[in-house]
Amino acid sequence: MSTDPAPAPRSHSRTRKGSRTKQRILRTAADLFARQGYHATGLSELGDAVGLGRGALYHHITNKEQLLYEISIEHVQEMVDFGEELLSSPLGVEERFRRMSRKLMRVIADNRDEWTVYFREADSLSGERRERVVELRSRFEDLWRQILDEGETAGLFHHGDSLAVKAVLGMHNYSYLWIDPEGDLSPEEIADRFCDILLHGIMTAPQR
Amino acid sequence: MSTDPAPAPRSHSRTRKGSRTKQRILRTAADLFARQGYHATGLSELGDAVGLGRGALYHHITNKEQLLYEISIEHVQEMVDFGEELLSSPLGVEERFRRMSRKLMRVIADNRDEWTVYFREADSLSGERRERVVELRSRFEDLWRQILDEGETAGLFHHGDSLAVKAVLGMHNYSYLWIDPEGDLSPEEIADRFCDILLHGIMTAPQR
DNA sequence: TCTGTATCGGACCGTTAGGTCCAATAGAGA
DNA sequence: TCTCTATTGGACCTAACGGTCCGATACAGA
Repeated sequence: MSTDPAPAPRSHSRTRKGSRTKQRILRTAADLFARQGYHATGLSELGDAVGLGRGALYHHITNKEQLLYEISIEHVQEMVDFGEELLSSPLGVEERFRRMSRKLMRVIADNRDEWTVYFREADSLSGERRERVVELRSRFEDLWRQILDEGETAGLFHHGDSLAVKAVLGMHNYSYLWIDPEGDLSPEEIADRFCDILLHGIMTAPQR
Repeated sequence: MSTDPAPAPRSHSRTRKGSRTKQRILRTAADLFARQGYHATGLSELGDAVGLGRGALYHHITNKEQLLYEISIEHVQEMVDFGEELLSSPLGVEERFRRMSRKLMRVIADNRDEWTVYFREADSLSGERRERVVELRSRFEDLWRQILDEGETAGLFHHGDSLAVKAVLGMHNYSYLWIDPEGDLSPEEIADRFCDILLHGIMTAPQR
């Protein structure tokens, strides 16, 4: 839905959208934007990094802001798609909660640059592009809210309100700053421990 | 420690550092940087907003990056100072934990612009200024780590490790994006509910 | 009233930004 | 070999940037 769905054995020609060059540009831009910031990265610099002159670069992209937009939404869209499918499944509340968490940590860990750009720079977008990102963000938040709601309705959770959603989101989202794909724990293991904390707390002797 | 300690009944002259004008510049810059981003905000724009020409502006500030630096560290420094004092107090672990949380939510709620700038733009700093911010950030993280460590040593917490620290930090830090000083809940009430979640979890029937 | 300092506005400087244009090239199909 | 299209590099455009300079002004102390 979001971008080129992927396979479609492309011919040697690069006329179709989603060419190798375009992908290289997107990845390189994500890297530069994440490391230096969107505004601090020039298009000449991007061209150099990708091995293209400015004219050639513009043959593949429409403009700088569109680049930011595409980088920003890609994996949030992926999460929203995942979440909507998850919510239409017959799984129980806790299982939904845990699967959402695992998926999110995995996608963040695998695409740190893109998430960094999304979290830090997406507000630089304007007009319709900005609106779309904002809408996607709130759809994603709503998915979590629905899960927590379900849990509260089922008498399984207390704290099924907005504040709990913010807690969950904060805990997960912040991970783009520290998660290490090569670390001791896999993203899924980290998610499991986060879910343990969120569901049961860190105290050994709950007094309620 | 960080900036002008405050009172010192200043004369009508503005020769002393920390003048009203300088403060106005800092607040206005925080607002603009938070709304538009550091790189996207020009010094002419800042001058206009504060009612000063560019020459006059530079009579009060040293340069743009120093402005970003001062905005970024102010309240993190405040938190570190608070935390160090807290840790030298005779309070119990849970009370330390809760007081730290309350203070953090309060300081974030009262200075949203500055925290936004700190979280989103501090990486634009370079050289020594960047190092100082990074150091401050890790000192703050260490404060939380010490509290959780204590709790684990005392047998009060499980999850007393780095991952728990990240969970706590993420939950709190993310609030700069949504906290509303005029909202129904005070920052302290929000902190209390966050602590409840972190300590006891959101599940009604903990099965452990 | 005179003097010296703090404060100010804005012209100015060199640099770089995003974006356009176009002539040159490469390479596949006929 | 010729042709046509996709791709390329880089000169070029206008606008804006951070920062400096300096003459004008405001004003306190004497």
